[in-house]
Amino acid sequence: MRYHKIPDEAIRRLPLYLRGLLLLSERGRKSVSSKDLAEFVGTYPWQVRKDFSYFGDFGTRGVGYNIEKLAREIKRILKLHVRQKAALIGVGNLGSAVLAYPGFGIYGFDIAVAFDVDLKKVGRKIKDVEIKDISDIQTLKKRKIKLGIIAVPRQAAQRTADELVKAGITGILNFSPCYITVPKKIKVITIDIAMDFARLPYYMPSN
Amino acid sequence: MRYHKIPDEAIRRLPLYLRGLLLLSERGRKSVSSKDLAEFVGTYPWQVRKDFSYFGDFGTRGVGYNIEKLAREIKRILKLHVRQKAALIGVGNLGSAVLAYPGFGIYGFDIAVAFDVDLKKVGRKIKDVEIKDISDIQTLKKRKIKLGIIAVPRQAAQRTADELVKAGITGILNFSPCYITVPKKIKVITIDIAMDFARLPYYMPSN
DNA sequence: TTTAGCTTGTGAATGTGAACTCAAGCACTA
DNA sequence: TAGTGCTTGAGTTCACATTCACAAGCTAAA
Repeated sequence: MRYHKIPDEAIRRLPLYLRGLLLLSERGRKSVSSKDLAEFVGTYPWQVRKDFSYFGDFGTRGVGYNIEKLAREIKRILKLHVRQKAALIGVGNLGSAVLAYPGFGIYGFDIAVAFDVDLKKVGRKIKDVEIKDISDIQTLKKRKIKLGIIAVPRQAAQRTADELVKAGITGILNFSPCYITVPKKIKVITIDIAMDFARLPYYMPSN
Repeated sequence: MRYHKIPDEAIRRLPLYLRGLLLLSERGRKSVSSKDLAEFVGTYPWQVRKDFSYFGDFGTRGVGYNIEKLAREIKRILKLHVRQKAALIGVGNLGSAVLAYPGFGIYGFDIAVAFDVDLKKVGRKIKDVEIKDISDIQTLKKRKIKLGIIAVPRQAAQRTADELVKAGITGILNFSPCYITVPKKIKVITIDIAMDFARLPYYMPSN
C-alpha cells in the first residue's frame, strides 16, 4: 500500500467510476484515458488519476486504462468481486422499486430475500425474490446474509434496524427518512430521496 | 450576511436539520439545544452551531433554539418557504415510489404533474397527480414549473434532460444511473439508489 | 442584585481533500 | 535508434471543512 490513508471521498467515487466503466464496456470500448472517463462521469482527470493512484498503478502511460482490468480492480477494492447477498425489509412502493432496480445487480448484489409485515404480500414473488413474513427475519443469521436494505415507514425504521443487527447484519442501506442508531461496528448509509432535492432551490436563480 | 462564503457542506446539511426539527416538532417539542439536535440527526453540537452561525443568530444562549422559528429560517434560506412546484418524468417503479413518498411534501414540494411515454398510464392519476403524455412536456414552460424529477430508464435520461431544459426547468433531480450534461446554469443532483450501497462492503468486516 | 449553571456564537487551529504541475514512461514513426 | 506526442503517477500547493476552546449572554433562584 503506497499511501497510508485513503480518503473516504475516493471510496465514495469508486462506484461512480465502476458504473462508468461498465457502461463504456457495454458500448464496446476497451480502454479509456483519465480525461475521457472523467468527462463521462462528471469529474476531472486529475481526480480520477489521484483516486486510482491510492490503490496501485492501473494505467499505462501514453495509453490510458484497460477498462476490463480497471473494473475488476475496483470491484476487488470494494469487495464486490464476490457476489454479495442482501435482504430487503419492506416491500412497499420504495421497496418494490428497489427490487426492480437493475443497479443493484450490476454492482454484484443479489437481493436474496425480502420481508414484509403485510400478510397479503407474504408468499408472493417479485422479480424472483420471495417475500417472507417479517417474523422470519432472524433466518438471515443462518443464511449468512450480511447486508440489509430498510424500506419501511419511518416509525418502524429503528425497530427494523435493531432486528437486523440482532440477525447478524453488518451493513445497512436505510431508505427511511430518519437517523438510526446502531452499534459502532455496523455501517449505515441513509438515503432520503427527497432530502437532496431540498437543496436544489437554493442553487437556482430566483426568477 | 456575516460570513463572506457559505460552505456547500453546510447547505447540504440544512435539509437534514430541517427534517429533524419537523420530527421533533411533531413530537411536541418546542425548543432544542445544539447538543440534542446533533444527537437526533447524527452529527455534533459544534457542527450544528457553526452551520447555523453562517446565516444568523437563531438561538438563545443558555436556552437553545426555538424549533418552529429555526425551521422557518431554514426553509427561508433554502427557498422552501414558498411551495415549490415540480414535475416528474417517468412513472415506472421508481417514479411511482417518488409520487407516494411523503418526504417531498414535508420539504414543501408539490409534484404538480407527471409524464410518461406509456399510453396505458397516460390519463390515470396517482395520489392526485395526473399522468400526461410525454409530448406535453413543453407545457411546463407555461405553467412556470422550474423543477424536474427524472425517473426514466437510463437510455432516455439525457434526452429527457434536454427536453426539460428546453421547457425552462432550472433544477433537476436525476434518478437515472448516469451522468447527464446540461447548461452550466442548470443545477443537477443525481441519485443512484444502488451506488451508495456499493461502498458498504468496503467498510464491513470481511468475515 | 448576585451567583450558578447552561448554551450559544465565533475566531483560531487543525485536518482533509482538490487542484496543479511536471517528471517518467509508453507507442508510434521515420 | 532517436524523436514526437500523449498519458499516467505522485509530490506540492492551495482551498475548504471540521474541530476546538472560550467569551458572551441567557435563565432561574436566592
